[in-house]
Amino acid sequence: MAKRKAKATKTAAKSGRPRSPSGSSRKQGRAIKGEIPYSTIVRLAQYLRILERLQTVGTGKISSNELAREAKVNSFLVRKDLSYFGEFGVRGVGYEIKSLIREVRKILGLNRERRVILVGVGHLGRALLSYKGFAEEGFCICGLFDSDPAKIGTTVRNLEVRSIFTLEEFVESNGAVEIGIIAVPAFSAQFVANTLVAVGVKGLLNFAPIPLTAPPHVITVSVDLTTNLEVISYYLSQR
Amino acid sequence: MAKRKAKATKTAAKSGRPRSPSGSSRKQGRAIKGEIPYSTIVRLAQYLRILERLQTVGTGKISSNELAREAKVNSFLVRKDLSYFGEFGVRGVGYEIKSLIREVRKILGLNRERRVILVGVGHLGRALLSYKGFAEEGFCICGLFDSDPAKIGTTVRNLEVRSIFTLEEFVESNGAVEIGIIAVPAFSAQFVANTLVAVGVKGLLNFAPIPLTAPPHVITVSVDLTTNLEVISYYLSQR
DNA sequence: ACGTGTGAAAGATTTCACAGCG
DNA sequence: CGCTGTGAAATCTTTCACACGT
Repeated sequence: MAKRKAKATKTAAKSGRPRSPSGSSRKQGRAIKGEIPYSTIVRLAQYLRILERLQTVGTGKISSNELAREAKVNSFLVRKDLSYFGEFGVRGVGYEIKSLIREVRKILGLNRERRVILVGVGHLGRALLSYKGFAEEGFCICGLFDSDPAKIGTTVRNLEVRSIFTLEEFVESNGAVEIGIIAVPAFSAQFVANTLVAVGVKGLLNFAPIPLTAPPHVITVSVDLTTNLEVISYYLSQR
Repeated sequence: MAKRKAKATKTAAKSGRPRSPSGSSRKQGRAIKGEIPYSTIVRLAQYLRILERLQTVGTGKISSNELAREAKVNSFLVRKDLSYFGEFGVRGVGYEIKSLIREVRKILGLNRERRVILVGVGHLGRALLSYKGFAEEGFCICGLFDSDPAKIGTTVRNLEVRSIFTLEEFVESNGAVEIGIIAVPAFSAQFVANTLVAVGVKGLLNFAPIPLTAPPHVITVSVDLTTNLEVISYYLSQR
């Protein structure tokens, strides 16, 4: 078949509530009509991680079988996942790791920096702030917000903690923000989500254990830590 | 139809890798042949959270419609999810919140305490340790482990940090542990998983960004934080 | 020969429609 | 009458088999 960038990418998918799976939770989320499955996108991100790890030691090439073994899925699925977006391999040979990394990064929109703000500078928020993986993939946490007067004005990792009520002026003077991470208690999560949406944030990563309501154009992914343990508990008791 | 406890609970499901979705992760995980869907279990845990929140303010009764609205799913799904396990509602009326909570907790195996150990006392590990939700649902973090000599011997939240190499003797003297939380870097996650499995841990909650290999009787749920952001990035670039 | 790419089959989950019962 | 419980249909995802290209 001739080269073709994406086979079916007309109607952008709306929103997801993945489990996490990797637990996250949850996270569920189904593909919208004739769309690329949500789970394909999750796996693509996992393939990318594996490829980046292998890049430093690898031979330069990888087959769908090898990638599948690393990702603990089967090789048909690896090929199917990739084939939604184009033909990246060479028959009889496999995929060139470096170029596959480039392609997957492009698919996932990682070829540019994304400005992120973090709301909720508690234990979890601080842990997320110090998490290396975000910066490595181009996610730049550029603002910290909280509602606790004792925290506002303090500096954490070179970033000033601001009042959530100053969010609008922050965006006006510092430029648009694409993603908001919500690491606040359940009772204030929806308020924070509304505030973020109001200033133009288009993606929410929610760690509060409550399902959020957001307009359909805002992507919402929730990670529910307790839910994941409860799921384990269920399977433990099934024996 | 006559009362019947569980419709299909013969072959216990094996393992899942949910996204979290609730990010986590990821995390996918499909039901095994004729089994109860993994996603049903995740939603059950979410329903439980909602019910517990509503219990304090509610009228005592809830319909599948109301619960569905809170959980952002549709009411058919709520009823189907519950019907896998029994008939808990009253036709024409709805579900009694208190008794539904009791039933769901029983289904999820939350009617007893589960001993949990945490490996990796970095930022994320500490955040998990201080996370309220775990204890509330009966998950008791009873041991901390790390490999950093600077941390071993220190005390965090009344728990001594121990060397991962003393895990076996910890289990021997303190009793069995059912669940292990892995909050270590990717390069040591598989080693930690192996160590945990070797001392009899039956459930793993993995925060390292790498798919783990574990025997089929060990439930593994992964929460991959970066993956969740990358998924958001994908949907952001689809417009 | 070998491994990718993909249409078609199989399998799983969700939605629907309605019977059933308080 | 209203809302649950559920078989059947619709939809979505994964698996498979094999044609194709190098």
